[in-house]
Amino acid sequence: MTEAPRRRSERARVAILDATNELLHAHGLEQLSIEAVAARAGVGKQTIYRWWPNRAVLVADALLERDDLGPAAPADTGDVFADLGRWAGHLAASLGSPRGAATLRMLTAAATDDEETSRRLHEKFSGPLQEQANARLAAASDLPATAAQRRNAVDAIIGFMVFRVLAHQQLTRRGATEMARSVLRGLQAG
Amino acid sequence: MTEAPRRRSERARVAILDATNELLHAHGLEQLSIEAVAARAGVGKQTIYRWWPNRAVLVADALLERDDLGPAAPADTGDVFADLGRWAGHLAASLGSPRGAATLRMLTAAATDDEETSRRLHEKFSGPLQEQANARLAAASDLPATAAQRRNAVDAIIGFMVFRVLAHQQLTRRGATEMARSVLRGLQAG
Amino acid sequence: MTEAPRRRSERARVAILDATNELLHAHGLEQLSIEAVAARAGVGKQTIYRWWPNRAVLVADALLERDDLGPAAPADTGDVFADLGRWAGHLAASLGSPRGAATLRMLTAAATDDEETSRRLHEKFSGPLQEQANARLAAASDLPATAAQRRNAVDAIIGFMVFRVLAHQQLTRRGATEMARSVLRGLQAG
Amino acid sequence: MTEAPRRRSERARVAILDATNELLHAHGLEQLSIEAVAARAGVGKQTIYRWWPNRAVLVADALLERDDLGPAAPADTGDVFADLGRWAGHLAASLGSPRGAATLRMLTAAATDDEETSRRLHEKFSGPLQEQANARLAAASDLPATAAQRRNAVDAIIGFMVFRVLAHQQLTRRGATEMARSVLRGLQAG
DNA sequence: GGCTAAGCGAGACGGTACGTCCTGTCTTTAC
DNA sequence: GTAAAGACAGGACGTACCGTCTCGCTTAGCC
Repeated sequence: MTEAPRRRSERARVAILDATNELLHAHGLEQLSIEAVAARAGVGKQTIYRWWPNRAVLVADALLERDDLGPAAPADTGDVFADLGRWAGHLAASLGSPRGAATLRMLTAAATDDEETSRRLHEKFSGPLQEQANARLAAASDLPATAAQRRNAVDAIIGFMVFRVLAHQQLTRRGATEMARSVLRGLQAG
Repeated sequence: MTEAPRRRSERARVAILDATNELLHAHGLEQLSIEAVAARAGVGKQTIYRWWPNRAVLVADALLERDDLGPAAPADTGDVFADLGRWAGHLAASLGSPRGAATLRMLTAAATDDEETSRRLHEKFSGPLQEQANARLAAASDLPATAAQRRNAVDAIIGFMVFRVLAHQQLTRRGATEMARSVLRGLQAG
Repeated sequence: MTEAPRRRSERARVAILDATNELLHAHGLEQLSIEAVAARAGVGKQTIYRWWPNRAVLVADALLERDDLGPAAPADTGDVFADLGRWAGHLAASLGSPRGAATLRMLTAAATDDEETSRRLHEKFSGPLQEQANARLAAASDLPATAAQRRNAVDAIIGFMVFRVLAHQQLTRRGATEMARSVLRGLQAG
Repeated sequence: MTEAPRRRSERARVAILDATNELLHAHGLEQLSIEAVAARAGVGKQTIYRWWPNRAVLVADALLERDDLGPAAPADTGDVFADLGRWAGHLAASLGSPRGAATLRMLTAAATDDEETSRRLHEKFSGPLQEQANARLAAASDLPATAAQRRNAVDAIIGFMVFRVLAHQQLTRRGATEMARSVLRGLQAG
């Protein structure tokens, strides 16, 4: 089968994403111009526009390329409180770091004006988080909650951290762990 | 209270904020230009620059001017579960409406790149919400939690809603009410 | 005989020159892009760049390919006034037609910035005209002018027509004929 | 109702025309970019686009601003041969100089693609030349030619020089003078 | 009759310039 | 005496082409 020969340059792709990441963390989202990315990447502007439809998508691609934002899936030691508590702690450590917080804020802003970016952000970041936590929760036989209740609990845990970061408020590993356990206790008590 | 500028034209001020709100909801944050605001408000650009330092602050001012985003403070009927459940439901109704969601998203984006706007957003929006819920919680003698635990619970409730809105996911009055009650149960069980 | 390029595609060569001519007369010299020529000719850009060094040369080639710009050499009936008058009339008819005028203007513009094109234009267009007229003039025993005087007369006749065309002014067969005869009378009277 | 205040900056206007002239004579018409003009003039691009609709008009404006291309009107000493011969000599000296020739070639090219520029070029350059010569000719009682014949003669004289310049051929003051006298003799002999 | 290298179509690449839009400042005019 | 109108220097936008560079495919021309 003759696939249409697209021959995209991998060198250019990587240089563009790297340059975007660097400029983003150096000067912020608002200051990021396509021209500056092209110049730093040693690439023509058209090469960027050929493969990314707009700034928001490029930003999301660049930030999500480095997939260190989310933690690994929670373990299943049999103790769902411990497992999700630890998982929340890891997530808080990641999102609470200066770089993680900056990344989250920029992703949020980039998603505001572009539906496609929003979808992508959810698919690559918040979606997996929800699924990870949800799966662990569903596997806990001692927490007989409905699917809707589990989703609520997961979103409260994640939302707590996202809100703290967006509001420039303190987010510690310990705080997140305690928060998660407390929410699970609420689920158990329901 | 700072002294009001002596000769500032109230007519111009209102026209500018109105025009900003209209354009914001018509075309989105990214498309908003000072020139368009000036044109629609029938005002010189300089008049905008004279009173607002940048676009983000103007946007925050315009969106927060209409203070229907947050609900009234929770009542104190003696039943903290009912009171905060109802309060969360009101908040969800506000944030979950198309206009409320759009406002929240634009405020979040505007706050990303501007420290001053971020501060202002917290002072006028998230701060009061936190204080309202916290105060009601502190008054509940049957929920003997620490201050940190109360703050966590409040932020989980608010964060849940903010996250749902930013992720373009469903946020219902009923879901928020249930969520709030569940979090409080967790607090109680702690 | 110069060595012909061994495997040059005649099909492509003709398609390119045809496409160039069509685009030139449809949209003008300024609008002509190599990419458009390649697209219309159904040819890769490289095929154009392989055989023509730049746009000006391609334009000259395409316009001069159709060698209907200049008339046949003047006859020699013994009456130099009649012969060159008729010749000038033919030339005026050719240059004065909408297509001929457009061609002359575009050739002139193309030659402005490129020395090679200018040389080529003279070699293929103005040079032969000068030679034709000069030869007929030199053969006229009743016009005993110097070579320099003959060249001046010829250039006045040709220049008259070129100037009229470039200045978007009327150029008729009859006017050109009369003009030529008048110039020759001046030569005779000298 | 407020009258539209236009307040064009003379400083910018002059800087732009100067920069255009310098770049034109330094690098040629084809190489002239609006960006380079703006940069050299210390002006924003928009300031150029605000007042000139396209490159051709700007070029014509800049080149014609310096009105040293054409000579003064021919004197009337009573001897039309001497007067127009001298006038043609002056014109040849002007057009035959390297700078004059370059100017004429660039003006011609600029006028090719833009009707407005062509009109303007005629109005400021070739038109006045035609009128000057025509007026002197009409005043010569010993040359009883028709208006059409006079126009033909004038255009032959001017066309001769324009053609020589565009064809990169020699144009001397003496040659032009002789040519003009010869054409006038033809008129006289008609 | 098969091999092989040039020419070919296609189109991505690093770039330059386009013409437009907007920024934030400054000046002029009118109420 | 403030504010509208809007020109200004500047910078980024997203587009159009430039001329160069592969990529496979086709085809001519010599073994």
